[in-house]
Amino acid sequence: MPELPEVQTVVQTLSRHVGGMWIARVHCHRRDIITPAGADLASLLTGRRIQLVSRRGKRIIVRLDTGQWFWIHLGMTGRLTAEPADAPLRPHTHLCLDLVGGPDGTNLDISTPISAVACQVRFCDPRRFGGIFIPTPGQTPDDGMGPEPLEMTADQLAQCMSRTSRPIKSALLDQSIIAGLGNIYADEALFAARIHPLTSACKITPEPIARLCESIQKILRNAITAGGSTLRDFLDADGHRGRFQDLHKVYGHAADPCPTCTKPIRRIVLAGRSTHFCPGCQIQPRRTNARKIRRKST
DNA sequence: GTCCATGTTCTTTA
DNA sequence: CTAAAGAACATGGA
Repeated sequence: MPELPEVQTVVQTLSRHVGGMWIARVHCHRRDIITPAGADLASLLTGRRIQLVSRRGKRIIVRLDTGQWFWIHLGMTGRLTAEPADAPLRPHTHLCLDLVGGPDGTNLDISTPISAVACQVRFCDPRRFGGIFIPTPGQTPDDGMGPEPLEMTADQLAQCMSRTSRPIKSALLDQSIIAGLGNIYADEALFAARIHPLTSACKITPEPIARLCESIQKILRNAITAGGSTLRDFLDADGHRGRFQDLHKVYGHAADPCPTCTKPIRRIVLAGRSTHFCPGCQIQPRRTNARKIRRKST
């Protein structure tokens, strides 16, 4: 569900509700969504003020007034919403935070009346691939993360890609190489840049790399403007669906005519994921596998 | 019943 | 060592 544009949309919509608010109470309905297992999230959060909600790759970073921070990952079906505390709970809601406003930290214990609760932040995730992550000492939000696609230069992208011979699609999905792309936007960006998904990442020349850099950034920006893509589950913090799914050119369009050349869009499986491309616009790289077939001695 | 799903991580295989 | 393929996680929709 969530790639960079969806996560960014959640961060933007959530920030309006929670920036500067105090966490009065923590309701955790499932302990196993928290990593490391057994961490005491309630005592970490209760009575603390939310200073900033931001994004790194697909992670939602929350900073508290104490300097402590943690992150939320939405996995495939995770939702982070801001709702009235008396709104009905969706099934699979695993965590709720009661937030109170105001310039001071009054009423920050269990005696806070429900009427003082400005809103509840809720984490709902049916498949539970997402979760709440508390960093280990010394860990930073950048650990294990490649560059931010919206801030990288074409040279940086070339550098990232020069270090692996894997298919470009596979490299784009690797968060330690570049942070934020997922299956939808990797396919859309490769189509826009006219690069075949099986092309070896280190064999792409500077010109197509520059095209890819521009395509990635243009698509991500447009998707953020459209509030992300809602295929099934995604909602922003206000419960609104995204609109970018209507602008997908190849993702989910197997067998449809290519919007550019009318050849049917193909779907293959690469790195275990559905991969969509136009065989007319995205030319297949020359086969690099050995011609000789080696026979094992028997 | 089958297949598929916006993600990540671990294991197996080559 | 590299990396590709497969499985696992858990739930629901078509």
